[in-house]
Amino acid sequence: MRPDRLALTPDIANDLPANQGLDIFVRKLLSHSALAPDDQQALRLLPFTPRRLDAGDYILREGERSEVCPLLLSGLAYRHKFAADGGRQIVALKMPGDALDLQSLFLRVADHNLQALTVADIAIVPIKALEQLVRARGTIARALLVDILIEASIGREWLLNIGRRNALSRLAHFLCELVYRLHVTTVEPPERVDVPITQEQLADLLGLTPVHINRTLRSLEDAGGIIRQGRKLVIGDVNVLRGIASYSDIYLHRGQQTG
Amino acid sequence: MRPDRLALTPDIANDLPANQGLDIFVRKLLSHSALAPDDQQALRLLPFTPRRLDAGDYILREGERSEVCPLLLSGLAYRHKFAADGGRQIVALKMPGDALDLQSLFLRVADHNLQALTVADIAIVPIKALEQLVRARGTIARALLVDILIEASIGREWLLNIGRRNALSRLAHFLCELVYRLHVTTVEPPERVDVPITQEQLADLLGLTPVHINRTLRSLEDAGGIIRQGRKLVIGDVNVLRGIASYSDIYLHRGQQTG
DNA sequence: CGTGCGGTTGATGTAAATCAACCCATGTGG
DNA sequence: CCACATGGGTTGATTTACATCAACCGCACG
Repeated sequence: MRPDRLALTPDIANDLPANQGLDIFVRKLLSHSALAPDDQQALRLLPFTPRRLDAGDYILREGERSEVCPLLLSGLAYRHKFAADGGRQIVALKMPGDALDLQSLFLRVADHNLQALTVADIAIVPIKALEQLVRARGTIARALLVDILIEASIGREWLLNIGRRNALSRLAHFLCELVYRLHVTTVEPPERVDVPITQEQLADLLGLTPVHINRTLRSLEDAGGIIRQGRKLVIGDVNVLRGIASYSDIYLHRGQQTG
Repeated sequence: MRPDRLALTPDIANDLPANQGLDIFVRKLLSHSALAPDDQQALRLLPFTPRRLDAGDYILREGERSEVCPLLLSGLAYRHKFAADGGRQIVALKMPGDALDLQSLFLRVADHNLQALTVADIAIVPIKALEQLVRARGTIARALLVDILIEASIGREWLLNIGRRNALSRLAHFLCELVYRLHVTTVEPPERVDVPITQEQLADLLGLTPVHINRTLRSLEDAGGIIRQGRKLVIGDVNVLRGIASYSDIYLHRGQQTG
């Protein structure tokens, strides 16, 4: 029995990545925005409630209204929508350090579902505290806006990916994005990133069917882009993937600063 | 020979919709945000340079950096990206009243191309003036942010549309969205909206081929959803389209106000 | 009066979906 | 500790939606 709705009741005694607290969130923002040390510190000092989610736990449901602002500290989460025939499309994948729901601050109801993909740790930040910080510090407001804009840019790239690339390069493109985005907050070697995503989820992510994902994964493995052992899926050679997808990461807007 | 880059040089003597000036922009914002009369007035008094664009004129190119903020007063414009194999995907369609490029204020380079789809009138607002207004009036800042968030929401719906719906309902869904979005700023009867988009553009919009669009249009016509006379394409019966697409417009976030 | 763009049509090809088993690892309860 | 249920994953046969190729048409326009 787990909460259908996030509340601010604290989970006492979580020896989670809550140790490093919101540091990963700050690192994520730094990947695209410059923040003065005191801005960083202010962010790190935000009050929050840590919470551990199981894979599949809902964080927010379409049509609902959210009262809190969850940040993803570890694990993966995703946004998805359903078509009338039951078909599902994953419309965004969130990684450690990502803010999960900045939009509910400004829109009345959610237009999509938000769900944990793996076991995940989130930090639930009270809206008040965040609003206060944003009002007080323009640089932080700007960094959060840039975050929103970059998520939109990623969405556009996904449209191109799903609308115009075949299964093989589509999959390769997604895996490249995964590596590049994870690289921001993770110190892992660029290779040996493992992909804790089922084939069905990959299908819903890329607008394909699980069976076709299965066969396409085999092709990618034959090409040397990935390695599979049992159910584990690991990035083999990013360069191979980059080649297949003609991948370029400009749409991730790393190290911005309009200035 | 037309400008490859927008500048602030005024086009004198344009008896454009520049008469009503930025009113349509205000109306668009009012469709999702409440604005006090003085906020509205402040927006209407923004300085701007009107400019008429021909169909196909570029407003911004991928990789470029924009110095101005264009608003669409009449006509249609769209964002698009190219895949490595030359395939093109239209990732957003902008309608009268829409701000065309709020993101360049905060991101260094454009991640997509922005082009006029039809003859179009735009108002080029100096960034300074807009920034000043945003700083002075929180409600306006909020309204613009909501605008950005809604565009992102539309993008997610497009992902669902392209990823999970077949050609017929995909096309119907798009046409529904067109009608609903135009209804905001246009007083036209909900029916008899005409769609000044070529079949090739529809194909790039929906991730299909022109020939398949052609055949799918015929099906839609047979179903009574649209009417075609020569090259004209007109909405016939929105309810038919709604049925085919199982259309719901919640993702457009009309009449928000978190409150 | 040609020229070209957008649209239309038919024949054919193919990437991906669908259907239907079956496999295997893991976990669970008797 | 075995029996069984379950959730991925794998595989092959078949179908289908959409792409591709290649004409041709007709209006608009310079």
